[in-house]
Amino acid sequence: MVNGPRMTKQRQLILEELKAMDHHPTADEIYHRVREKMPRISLGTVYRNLEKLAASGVIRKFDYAGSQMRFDADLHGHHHIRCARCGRIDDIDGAPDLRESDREMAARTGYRLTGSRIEYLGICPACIEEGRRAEEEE
Amino acid sequence: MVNGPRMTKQRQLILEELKAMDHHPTADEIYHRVREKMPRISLGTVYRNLEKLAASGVIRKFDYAGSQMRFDADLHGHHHIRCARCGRIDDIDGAPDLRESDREMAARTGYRLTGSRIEYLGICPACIEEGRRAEEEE
DNA sequence: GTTCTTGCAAACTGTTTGCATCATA
DNA sequence: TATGATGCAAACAGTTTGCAAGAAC
Repeated sequence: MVNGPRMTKQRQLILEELKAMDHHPTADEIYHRVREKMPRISLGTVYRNLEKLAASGVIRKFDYAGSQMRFDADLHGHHHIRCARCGRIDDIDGAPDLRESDREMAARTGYRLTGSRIEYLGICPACIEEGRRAEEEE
Repeated sequence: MVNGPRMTKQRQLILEELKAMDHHPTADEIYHRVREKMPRISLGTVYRNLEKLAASGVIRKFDYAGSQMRFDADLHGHHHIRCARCGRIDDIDGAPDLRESDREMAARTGYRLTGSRIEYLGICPACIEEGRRAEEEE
């Protein structure tokens, strides 16, 4: 007999911390934050839980942007903006609606379309500021 | 005194093979293709050359889509469609123009925008076909 | 008490790098 | 013939996995 997933302290804490973050962290970022409250947790546990939470639809996992996975507790559809310098990813609202173009692209390519997303790429305010400071020091 | 980059047989062949491919391959795919014509080439050489070619602007390297880098010999700006099942990436034309929205998003977020791209996600014709065949076998 | 989950460490994958040798300009 | 590039192997980073011990249900 197969039982459902269990809500362990680890899983709960990981979810909580992810929800409290205002950007889309990597597994490692989550690991370090969670470890402040639960020092003996392992990185493997963090990965396993993020995977489980994503599989059950509680969080979202996405794989654009560099080589690292990013995680997101906010399920409503939205697009992202990414900093090319530090890799930070933020939400962005008000991007163009792609539903019309989705239909057109499906017809054009023969793909069965499951979705589309816009990624804006740039330098975030913190990195702009840091670049300015570095210049002044020269 | 520093000299420029050299056009070696390896570099030439890698570029040629990349140009001949109709989708956007991973480094490993390129490696295997090139190795058919130059069996002693190493994967490290492929990576180094792709890096050099991208740095000099001859090809383009992009990092969305799963964990692997993808390469592209076609420099004109365009968007991509990716197969969620096999990871294949193809070009796509006729996607909406984002220049207007780029300006708006830059103003809204404080980022200095360097670009934006649309990624369409779906199942490619080959994988649809394969799925159909697997179903029939049951 | 069953079985899902944990911590730990080892394995794995994609990518980068150090080094002696080779080859291009 | 100076120096950039190669092949090879080892190192690296992010992620996954096997296993014995622990905790949820």
